[in-house]
Amino acid sequence: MVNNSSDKHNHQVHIRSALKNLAGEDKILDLSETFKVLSDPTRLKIVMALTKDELCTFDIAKVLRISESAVSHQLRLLKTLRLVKQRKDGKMVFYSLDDEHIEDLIRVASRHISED
Amino acid sequence: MVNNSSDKHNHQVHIRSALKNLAGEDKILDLSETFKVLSDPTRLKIVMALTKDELCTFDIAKVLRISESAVSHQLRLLKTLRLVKQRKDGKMVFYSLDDEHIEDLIRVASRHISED
DNA sequence: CAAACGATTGAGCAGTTGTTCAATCGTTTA
DNA sequence: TAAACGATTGAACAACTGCTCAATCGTTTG
Repeated sequence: MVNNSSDKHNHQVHIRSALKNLAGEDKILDLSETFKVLSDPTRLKIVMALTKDELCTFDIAKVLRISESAVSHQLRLLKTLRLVKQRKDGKMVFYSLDDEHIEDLIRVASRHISED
Repeated sequence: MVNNSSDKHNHQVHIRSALKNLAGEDKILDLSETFKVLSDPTRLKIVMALTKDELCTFDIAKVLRISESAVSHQLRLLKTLRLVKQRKDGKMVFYSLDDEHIEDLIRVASRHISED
């Protein structure tokens, strides 16, 4: 006889219930992608360096003390995901934040790690 | 003669200014680590599945439709980073969220992606 | 125009990540 | 006590990531 008495754990009940808290696959992927952009220290530094003012690729590289090439690669990704936008002026390209929500995320996460 | 006239871009000024917006290396690493935990779809699903109630490893595996082994591996990481805590009952181990800040992060990120 | 400067690109490489698979452990139950 | 069940572990593997390096592009300036 199958054991389905109420004082024992019934897998099916909990599985069905938990499924409701799970967002759709697409939303999950969008969410995780958002977190992933900020999960790399270099990209996080770039974003934080841009919080007050725009900067050109050259200056970002100097601030982070890494190569312009590395910066450029990451900026391309940040641009693709619409975290930053660019403005060209002569031979320089200035980058600035494209989304104020990102600063919110950093603020919430900061609160999180400081209260651990 | 060095060109430092004010209408031209002066790298040094911007570099020094931007450096102030950059948090310390340790804080940057803590922040990015926080984002990294949530950057994997599987881990994000586990966390979301646990928002309402605790679940055992077996049930999480069924909900996510992946192996118990894969779930167990990720749970170990989530436990190490103090996102979940565990409670043992017989042969089962129940996991639940250990930190309400994480739900805040997911909420903020959700708002972000829906307003894109 | 040539050199300097700032930015970008693609290939390649090393390090990391998430999964599977098989073995094992602890607890319960027939 | 043996079988079933749920959970964990470590090795191995494939996929992915972020960087370096070298080449190149566009713009400015001597």
